[in-house]
Amino acid sequence: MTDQSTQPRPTLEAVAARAGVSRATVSRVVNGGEGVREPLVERVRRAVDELGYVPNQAARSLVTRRHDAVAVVIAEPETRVFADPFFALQLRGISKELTAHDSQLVLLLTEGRDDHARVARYLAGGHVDGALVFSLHLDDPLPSLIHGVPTVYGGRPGWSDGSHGVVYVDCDNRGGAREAVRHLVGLGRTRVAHITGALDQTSAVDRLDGFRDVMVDADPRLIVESDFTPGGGERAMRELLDRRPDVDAVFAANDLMAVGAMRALRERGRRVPEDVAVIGFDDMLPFTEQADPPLTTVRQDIEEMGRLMARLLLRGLDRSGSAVADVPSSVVLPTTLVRRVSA
Amino acid sequence: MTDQSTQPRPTLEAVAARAGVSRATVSRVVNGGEGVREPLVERVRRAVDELGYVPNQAARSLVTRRHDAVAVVIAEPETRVFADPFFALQLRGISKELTAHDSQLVLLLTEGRDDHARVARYLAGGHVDGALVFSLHLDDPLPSLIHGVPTVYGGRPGWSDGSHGVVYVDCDNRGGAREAVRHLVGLGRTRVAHITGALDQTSAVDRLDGFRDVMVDADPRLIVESDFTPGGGERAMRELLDRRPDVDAVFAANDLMAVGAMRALRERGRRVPEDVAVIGFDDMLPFTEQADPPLTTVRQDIEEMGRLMARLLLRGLDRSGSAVADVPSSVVLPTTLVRRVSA
DNA sequence: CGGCCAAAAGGGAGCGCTCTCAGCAATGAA
DNA sequence: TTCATTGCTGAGAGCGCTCCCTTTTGGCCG
Repeated sequence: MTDQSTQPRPTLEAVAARAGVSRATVSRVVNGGEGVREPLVERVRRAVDELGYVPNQAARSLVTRRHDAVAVVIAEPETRVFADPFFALQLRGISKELTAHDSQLVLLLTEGRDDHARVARYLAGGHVDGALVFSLHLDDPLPSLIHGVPTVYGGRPGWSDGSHGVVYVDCDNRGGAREAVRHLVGLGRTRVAHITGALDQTSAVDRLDGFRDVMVDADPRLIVESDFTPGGGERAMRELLDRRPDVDAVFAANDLMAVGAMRALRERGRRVPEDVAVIGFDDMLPFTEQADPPLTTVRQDIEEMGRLMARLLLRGLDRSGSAVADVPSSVVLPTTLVRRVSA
Repeated sequence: MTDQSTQPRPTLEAVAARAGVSRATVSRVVNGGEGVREPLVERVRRAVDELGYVPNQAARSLVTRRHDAVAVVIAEPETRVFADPFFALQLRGISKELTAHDSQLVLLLTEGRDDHARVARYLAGGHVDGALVFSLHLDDPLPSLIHGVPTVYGGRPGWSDGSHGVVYVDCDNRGGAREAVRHLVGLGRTRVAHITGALDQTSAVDRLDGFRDVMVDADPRLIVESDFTPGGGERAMRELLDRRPDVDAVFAANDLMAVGAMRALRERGRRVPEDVAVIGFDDMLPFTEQADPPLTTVRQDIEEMGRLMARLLLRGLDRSGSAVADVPSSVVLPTTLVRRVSA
């Protein structure tokens, strides 16, 4: 275990002694140096460097009641998180933003229901300044367990009835879906199908709604419920081909399913996009670009969503801001259609 | 921002008052209840529940100098982390193990060199009990910056000269590679090529060594250096086909490259496995299973590696254990060949 | 050159907890 | 009955820091 050496780390006191000033002055310098005269600032800085002083966060938190830490809760039953770079990208955005604000990222992964209580207890314990919560399913009990902690959700929670003080960041799932389907229609396709995501998530529901907005009286057989996985997309496509062999376009609720659908199409001897146009959602690079054929899809800026979530949370946390300005509200990011080969 | 309500949380003091005992007794009960008589334990427990008491971790850390938190450092230049479920799986294993030990996971993602100093400072700051560090490249400056924090590395660090007190968890890259290549040879293939990973990582070097162990005097043109990405694998395969059109088998240093290679092969009209057998490494589900054709590969249990890293670190941290037994040492996990269709 | 005032520096309390040690009751031995 | 012993429980001292409040300093005006 590389290095256990624990020579006692220097305290504020030690720095103060070395610089020949009081603890309070060192504290002021360490926290920005406001209202301390230049020569002293200089002396203190030198002492800090020489001693390699690093503030003890525990002691600081004890009195300030801030932690400079934010919890990221990923409540996802099993697999998806790991087949899907989605969260990794969000994490990256979050991490960048938190780093810029000197906050730490405490990652809470849950496995099954029991874990929810654990997470709730942790959040309630006031160990973090706020929470970013992901991937709630409609019936997820977690939100009701979260109290007393400022929270921003990733994706519109199912129970968010309009506003009600819930803050979330989402992309324009419905609008993006509409654009995708309109694109297919614009291509001259008339038998446009939809492979839905798991309908216990609002993103899947919203994308389905977007599909219906355009295909107002679509044959119900052209809509197949699936689950956001490649395998699910493949199965759904087969079923679609059985139900309506004349299908000439498919909008899949995410890229993974679109890729699965293309596999099923190839298997059945249909060409993409000549026989059946396929369009996905997310623009999950590099999979979309390297799919065969490269996938036309609806892009959402996932990393930006993560960054925004963190920014919103931190803004809400920032007590110094003017009272009115810093009540954050939800944000819905735009999507863009990325045309490649598949549609 | 869902819920800002901050009624002051109850302290030990409050619980003590309610239970009619001293602070010390409550503390004892909260920390396991050793040496406290049953009726008192009961009374304290009730008071804790009634008040919804949760210990203040900051106050506790201040005196115990433990944090019940471990940093996970992922130092990866840009893309790979996000195209590759590798880290997600490791994180999951780590998370499980830490949760079981009531430790928190503080995630530190670095972006470029400047970040290293930040991470080093954070670790040196003694905010966590230990660190799990990933994905070091041979020339990575991070290890030299880490001092005073027990650390376990994910994957053998390049500079770990035998032992030297460095603890890491890795899989048997060399042995796995040997097995893969032997399998190809056993299939009767004689022009076996290798697409390497990024050779600034020990995993890539070890896999190359394993290849050479078996193909002792391979034509150097049958070895192409690449970078672990699908695009890299594709380019490498094309080059291989140009250099040695008679190549009849390829061992790619990971699955992503194997998939890229298969794409290049298809593009050039070679059938897999009939004309060219392909084998990967990692067994990155579901990509390997759903590749076309399903990919034969060398499996390593990534989640288990994560779990093991955490376990090793925690064991080293555990002061209560007997002095001798708990000096952890590195672990190399076995790999297994998974036969599917591509070889 | 003294006095006044604002700004800068210091003193000290206390955040909530753990842990050592003292106190004290109950028990058994002398 | 008395005294040592054991085993709980309580009192109190800090852990390292921030922040309020007091004291000191230094600039400037009269």
